[in-house]
Amino acid sequence: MQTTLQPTESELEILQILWDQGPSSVRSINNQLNAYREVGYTTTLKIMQIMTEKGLTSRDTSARSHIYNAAVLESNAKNNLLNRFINNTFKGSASQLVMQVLGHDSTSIEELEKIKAIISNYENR
Amino acid sequence: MQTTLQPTESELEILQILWDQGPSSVRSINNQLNAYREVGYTTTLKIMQIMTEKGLTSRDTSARSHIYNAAVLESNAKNNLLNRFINNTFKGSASQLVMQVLGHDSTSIEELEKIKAIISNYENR
DNA sequence: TTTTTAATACGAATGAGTTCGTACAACAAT
DNA sequence: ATTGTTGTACGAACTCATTCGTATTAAAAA
Repeated sequence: MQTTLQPTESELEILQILWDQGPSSVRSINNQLNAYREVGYTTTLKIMQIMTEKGLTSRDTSARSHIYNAAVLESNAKNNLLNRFINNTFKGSASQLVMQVLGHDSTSIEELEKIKAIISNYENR
Repeated sequence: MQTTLQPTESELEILQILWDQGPSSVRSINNQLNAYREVGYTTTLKIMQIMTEKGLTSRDTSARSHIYNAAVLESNAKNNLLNRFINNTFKGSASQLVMQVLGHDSTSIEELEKIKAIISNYENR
């Protein structure tokens, strides 16, 4: 399980579904993607084949309809993406990122409450 | 000043230098980029020309060596990038992002201290 | 058995971003 | 005045991600 593998945007979309729902067929993934954006079946298939080549997913080919599963941990993949984002956008400073989140117009009151809860819980360890 | 303009990675690198240092020539930007990665002069020039077309930068062409400046606010640009990142990677949940930051291996103790300070300061408003 | 449906495999087109070579213009140095 | 240096403009190549058309195969339905 390579920790440096960086899924692309489309790949991440698919991984998220696999993380949430477990092993799935291409058909199932494609249906869920189409719930909020149009994408052709063979497009989804192709991306999932590439992901398997890269080691982002694994698959069971014993049945005619192949069943795919995530081959990377959600927390690992997201840590990698987060790391890159902090480096690119906030010069590597996580605190600057948090500051931006708190000053963020589109961060809702509910989200801010949750963040406060997370922090106070974090402090009391 | 379009708020939806999303700079690419290379563009953001250049914007960061402009935000930090103010109006600069291509030569100056290119030198600074080359301090940590190799990139040809005409490559930097080209990207800055594209950025000007897009409205990310403006330039003063009165002298032979053109002087470029950022045409978007740092906070605006970063808010947009942050927004997209939260949507792509954390299903739109800022609190999930913060949780990931706190659980992040490579987040240093110093950064965590800063974050705590930011939060307690934020709460006492 | 023949036809229709549904799946995989694969190649190729497209588009965005990046990179750089080359042409050309302005200025400086000799 | 000629040569070298430094700048801009621009086109083209290259990479990576995405998209989809087409061929082929397997299963199901008629």
